[in-house]
Amino acid sequence: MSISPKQALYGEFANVARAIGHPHRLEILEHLAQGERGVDALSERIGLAIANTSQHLQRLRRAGLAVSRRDGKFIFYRLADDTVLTLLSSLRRVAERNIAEVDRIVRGYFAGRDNMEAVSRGELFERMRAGLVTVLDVRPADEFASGHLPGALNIPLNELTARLAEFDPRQEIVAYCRGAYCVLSFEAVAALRARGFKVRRLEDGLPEWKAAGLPIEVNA
Amino acid sequence: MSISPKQALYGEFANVARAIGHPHRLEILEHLAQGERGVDALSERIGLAIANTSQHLQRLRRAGLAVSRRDGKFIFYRLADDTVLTLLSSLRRVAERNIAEVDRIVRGYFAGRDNMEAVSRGELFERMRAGLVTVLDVRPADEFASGHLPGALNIPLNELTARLAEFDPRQEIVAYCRGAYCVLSFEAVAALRARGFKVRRLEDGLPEWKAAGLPIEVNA
DNA sequence: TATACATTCAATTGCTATCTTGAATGATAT
DNA sequence: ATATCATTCAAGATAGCAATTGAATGTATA
Repeated sequence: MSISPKQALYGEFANVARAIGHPHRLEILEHLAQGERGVDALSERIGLAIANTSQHLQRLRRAGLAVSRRDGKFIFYRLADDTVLTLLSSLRRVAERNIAEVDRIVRGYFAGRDNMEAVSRGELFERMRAGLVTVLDVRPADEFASGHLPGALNIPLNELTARLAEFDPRQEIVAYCRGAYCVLSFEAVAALRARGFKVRRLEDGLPEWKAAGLPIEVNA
Repeated sequence: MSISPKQALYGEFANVARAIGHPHRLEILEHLAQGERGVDALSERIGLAIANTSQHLQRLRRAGLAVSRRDGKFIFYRLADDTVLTLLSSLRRVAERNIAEVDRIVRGYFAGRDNMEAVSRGELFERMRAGLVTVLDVRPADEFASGHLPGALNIPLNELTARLAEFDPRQEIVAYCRGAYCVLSFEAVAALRARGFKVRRLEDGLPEWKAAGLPIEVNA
């Protein structure tokens, strides 16, 4: 006697849920949301052993969250489609609204979040068109090269204090990086604020911008 | 040395994901999406031991997906808020689009799905207002009583063949139950089709109808 | 106060996931 | 062909999860 269709379906759904139910895999997904990535690049950036990274990636693939492509010796992974991004943002929203611990972490580590009011995508887009803001991308150069907001200035976080001269001090800066909880943009805002710049954070990151159908610039 | 805020946050997110990463908990959530339910009622309807059900419910509560309320001897659980429903539907959509197995199950068990083209909420609402359809709720009577589509006729699946006389044979029937994969409505459609009725399924169930802001009737 | 009842807790058992290590595959380059 | 490199596979140790059982909690009723 076989299991019911409902049980079989819920088994599959649960499988997908467990695939996103691991901190490392969530971090991998955040990187994949930026664009295609190789196993080696992911493992290095996240700080996992290569075999371990490979296993996580395969699990994501089996769960239908990622797909892979071979190019010579390298294997590149990317998100299966945009529904994955939607799923991740739903997950984030549920956790933000219903888990006190999340709020505590955000308030504790990203001190004074009230002062860090984020800019929405729509508002930023308008202000960009009007030439009112400097858009700052604080991700590493290679991630910037594979896609970024039009006209954005790329200064990776570790070079920030050495390159302050590149900013027009009269213009507001909007910083962004990989996503809503990418630490880089929080730290960039704090560092620039401390030096007197008027700066805010984009509410989320490049993947959401892209998913919203807003324009992207590659390799400029 | 403490863990990074990003790791802490992803740990919390992963926790929420694992909470929906179990078939029984998904089924519990489907029931909770209908409205508030007691532990005993849930355990009986799903077919789990009471202690086991209680533990699953507590896990859902710790993950911020459900909240509980005491009323005398009884403890009632319900979904924490509407974002939980959104999360579940994102999960479903990802699985539907990216996992071949899901498609196989749906096609295999709910044979001839092509003939079972579903009606959207919007279309059904229009046809209801115009008086063109009989809306059939095939859930058990108690679930019907705690909320259902306006003017719906409640015939639980096991009584269906005995109560065919209640249908106007000239009017189209639209059947619904708990959600997109609630087996009851699939079987109702099949049974009624076999008897010559013109009948379709609502694309999803009561929770989605409610979440879309469409009107609900209680205890009519 | 004593009893009944709904739910939760605690402890046990078996299972599944994770990470590590070292070997195996599959492709390119010498 | 052989060597080299990126990735995957396989096996083993550890830890966390899930279901079961029986006891404990807390509330209502007699």
